[in-house]
Amino acid sequence: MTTDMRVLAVEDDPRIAKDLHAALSAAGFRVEHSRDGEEAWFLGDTEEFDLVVLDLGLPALDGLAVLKRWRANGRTMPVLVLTARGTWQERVEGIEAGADDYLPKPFRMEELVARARALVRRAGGHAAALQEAGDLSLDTNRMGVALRGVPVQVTALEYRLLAYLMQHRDRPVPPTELLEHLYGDDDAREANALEAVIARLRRKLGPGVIGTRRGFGYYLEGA
Amino acid sequence: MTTDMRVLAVEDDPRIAKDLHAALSAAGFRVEHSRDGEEAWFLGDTEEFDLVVLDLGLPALDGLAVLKRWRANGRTMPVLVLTARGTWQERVEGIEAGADDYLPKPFRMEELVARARALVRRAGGHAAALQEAGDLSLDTNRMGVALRGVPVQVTALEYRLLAYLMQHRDRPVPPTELLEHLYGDDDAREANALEAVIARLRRKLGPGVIGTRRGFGYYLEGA
DNA sequence: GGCAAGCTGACAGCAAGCTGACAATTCGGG
DNA sequence: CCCGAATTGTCAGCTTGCTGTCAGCTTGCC
Repeated sequence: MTTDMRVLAVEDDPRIAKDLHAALSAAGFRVEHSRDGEEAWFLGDTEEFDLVVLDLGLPALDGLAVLKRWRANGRTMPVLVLTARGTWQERVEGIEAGADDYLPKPFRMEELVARARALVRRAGGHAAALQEAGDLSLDTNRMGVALRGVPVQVTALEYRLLAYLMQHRDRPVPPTELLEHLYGDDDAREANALEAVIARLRRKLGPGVIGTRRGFGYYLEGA
Repeated sequence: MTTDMRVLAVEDDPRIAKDLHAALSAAGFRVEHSRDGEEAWFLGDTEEFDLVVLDLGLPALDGLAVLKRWRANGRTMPVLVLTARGTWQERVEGIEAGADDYLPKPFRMEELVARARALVRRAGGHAAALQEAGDLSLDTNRMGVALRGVPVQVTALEYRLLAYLMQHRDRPVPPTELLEHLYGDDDAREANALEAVIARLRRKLGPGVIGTRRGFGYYLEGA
């Protein structure tokens, strides 16, 4: 069974947390989220993560303390520390507590993702960023698609469609939204173009992968 | 720290250079110093270092350009980038150019040393000089290319292209990305220039070495 | 039954990519 | 500093295969 890249995002500000989740899952990570230090410590200590994104200002238990306790227990997963406090002492402290990288707020999500990827690449060897739903798996690094482990060849457009559905696998995606994502909304296309792509994909993937909910949109089955 | 770690410090401001030297050698590093980009590039390309501390604002050849040229040539030593320019684009750019860590000026020497140590610890040993993918092998030290052990003569540009593909052999590399790394994006080239280089390389290497995934990019086969 | 949403196979247009030739540029040697 | 050779960018024409459109069909829903 193939493994996802699991990342633990520890962040109490709901707005930032939401952005984190969006950016990281778009990058192919499976995101677990925790909003307080105690819970975060427990999760990080008992489960396996490929990366932790850790905010320092936390309720219940300070981020630095969490990190130190992990390291004291021999946990070695890469940790990317976020902090609003920008003093150099803090940074040194963070690094000496065992942080692998450091990002001062405010930051751009693009930068966070770039660093997260770099950390994971350095740490875990070249593990693939796999996203799964039912029998289908997407390798967002290789841009590859597989069905029950068997590679399936798809075109660039088809891939983008699958990736988008995967990213929003918790809900049916309306055709209008897909059209806008695949083509710019400036570029006017017959609505049928999308259906054609779906049809071709279904021919390649067989039944039971892409589902339709009439009036709502498309979704990946088994997610 | 009794180990004999060689670090290359690239910095043109004499005052900072002096501080760097003091702090790093106090921390147990053997420090080589270079004050201009050309020289730095040459040193980093021909000698073995365990770490490079690289300032971005340099005379003769910009720091980012130096870094890109190293990476394009397959040099993989850890690089810690220093910069006065603090915009997030710059940081992303730096990381994508292959930097392993980033430190905005002004900074404290304590912090630099902490990060330097962390980088070296993470990197562990020296990077391999020979990289392989399928029948193809690159000798990153003498910039040589061989196919099934038989040397093949390639030009500098062709070599940089191969080295880049080799460095990212786990995914198809889109033409836009290759163009940007081979030439600066400032220098506008016809998109066709890349295809010409690919064609010439394929003529030299034969089929089954450089593959194309239409809409995704180029890749090295058998990797 | 009727309507709207969605499906499908066929097909033509088109864009991505390839190639060979040639011109511009670079580079090393005298 | 100049010349010849190697390298590299540009162009035109070509191949390939992706993808939008169309016409006609099925399915679900009122």
